[in-house]
Amino acid sequence: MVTSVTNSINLTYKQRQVPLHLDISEQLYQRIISGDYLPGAKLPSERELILEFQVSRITIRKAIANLVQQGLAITHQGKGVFVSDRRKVAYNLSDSLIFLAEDLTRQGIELSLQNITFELVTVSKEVQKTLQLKSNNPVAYLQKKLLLIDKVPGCVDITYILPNIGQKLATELEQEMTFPVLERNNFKIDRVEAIIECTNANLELSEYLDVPLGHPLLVYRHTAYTHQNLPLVYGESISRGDRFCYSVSQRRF
Amino acid sequence: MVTSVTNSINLTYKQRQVPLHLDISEQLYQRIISGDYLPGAKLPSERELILEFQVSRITIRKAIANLVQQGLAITHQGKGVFVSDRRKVAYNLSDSLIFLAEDLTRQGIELSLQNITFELVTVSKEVQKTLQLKSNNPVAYLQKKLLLIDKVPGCVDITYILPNIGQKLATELEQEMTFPVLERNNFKIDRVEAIIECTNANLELSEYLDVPLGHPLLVYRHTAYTHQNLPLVYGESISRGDRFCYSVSQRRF
DNA sequence: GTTACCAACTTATTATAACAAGTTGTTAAA
DNA sequence: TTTAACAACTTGTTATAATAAGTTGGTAAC
Repeated sequence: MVTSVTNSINLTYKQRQVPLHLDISEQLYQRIISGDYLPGAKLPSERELILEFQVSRITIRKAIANLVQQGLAITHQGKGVFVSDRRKVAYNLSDSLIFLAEDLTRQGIELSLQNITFELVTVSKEVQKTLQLKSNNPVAYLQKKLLLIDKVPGCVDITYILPNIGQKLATELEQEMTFPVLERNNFKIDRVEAIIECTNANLELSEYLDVPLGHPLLVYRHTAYTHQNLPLVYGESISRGDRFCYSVSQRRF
Repeated sequence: MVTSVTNSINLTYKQRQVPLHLDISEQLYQRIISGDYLPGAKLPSERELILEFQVSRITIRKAIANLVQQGLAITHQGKGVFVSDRRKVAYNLSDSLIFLAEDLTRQGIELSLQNITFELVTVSKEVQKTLQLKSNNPVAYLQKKLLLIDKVPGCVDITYILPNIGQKLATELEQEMTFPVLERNNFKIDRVEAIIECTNANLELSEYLDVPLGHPLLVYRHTAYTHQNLPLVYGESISRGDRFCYSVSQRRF
């Protein structure tokens, strides 16, 4: 099933059946996977790879692009191409999200928060339905915040909060995570329904998270309900897919 | 924060501050998001875009690559570039995975299974520890199967099964999903611990799933335990990130 | 010693050009 | 009528070339 990829630089595309750039990126892939090039190490420069493989610059650049797309390398203009670190931090969904920050601190991870926006907005039909807002006046507080993990942007959080709650807790919400603030102010959450999915960074997200356009992202889209089954908040946590993952536990299977 | 991207084709890179390809891909992005180009619709050909934007082919191709990386378009050699369908199918983790197939059928989705390999193998240190296998004889059944959703490859499942179970249930396991087979044969599962993460397709996965190299994938890496807290199976379900998502529910928050 | 500048590296952008290869409809031969 | 070949489209591969822009270390001026 897997196309055989071997060193066949001195054949034509026709004879090879595999593009040169793929042939080369697979060779570099093996060097990375085998540990020949370790995480953080610098790959040979374009100029050096051109000499090694005897191909044009455009081919080498396509080969490098293949590695970047597989999440194995990152490029830095003026510096070089580096093997990426493939370790990830886990968000634990088995416990309450109230203790997410403490959970990460316990793992030796420094979490800080940067408020981007906090304002009353007219929401989309989608959000209005989810938060069960009056359709003649569909407003809610929209908060966008940036989560810095060890001082590096790692997650953009977009949260819609019921108007009365948002107004009352504005000061606290702008400085802390949503769930601990709600808990402390006696807005008890009974249930969280969520979707976990993949996306790719558009221009806005790529700038907030300081990643290239199209970088893989992990989205946690959730709605939190009270014991009376009323929605309190709806939001999306959009994390760098190369740095984070979710841990879930299913009991009484 | 967001770099302003406007029509500025007739300026130099220096004056523009934004690459031409990004300027163009953002204009096409807006046409897609606004619904001007609907899912499934064909984008103008490279030739037409070259005429419209008055730039070289390499720039148009980079602009299209930007859209593809954002998951908004797919290319077909000989046919054209098409707006992708962004709807997703949800795997429900709130219920038992025993009923996953039935759950999907209820949503009108046809699920079929194609066995790739089923064999006794010596496992890695990682798997040996997870399945608590004897370190002097770390063997288990390794099954790779392809899940077809509406006849299209959507998920590669890699499962390691305890030797005694794998041998006894070989025939059934090769034709059905793992969890229903275990349940029916009285290997009761009490608990599943899992990690959900993002990856990008390497060459092997891209060929199984018929997606381009680096395509975003969603990984569900799980270990299933009995009531006696003994591991039964360990596996990874690797799905197309553009087609699938996970639904989770957290109670007694 | 400190600063400013510059040379030499790095990757990024963009153009032109030629050929390969997949798709589709038309046209000509059987 | 069916089939085969081809023309005209599509995207994919690869080379060469020039300029832009980020990084780093050395060198000369202060």
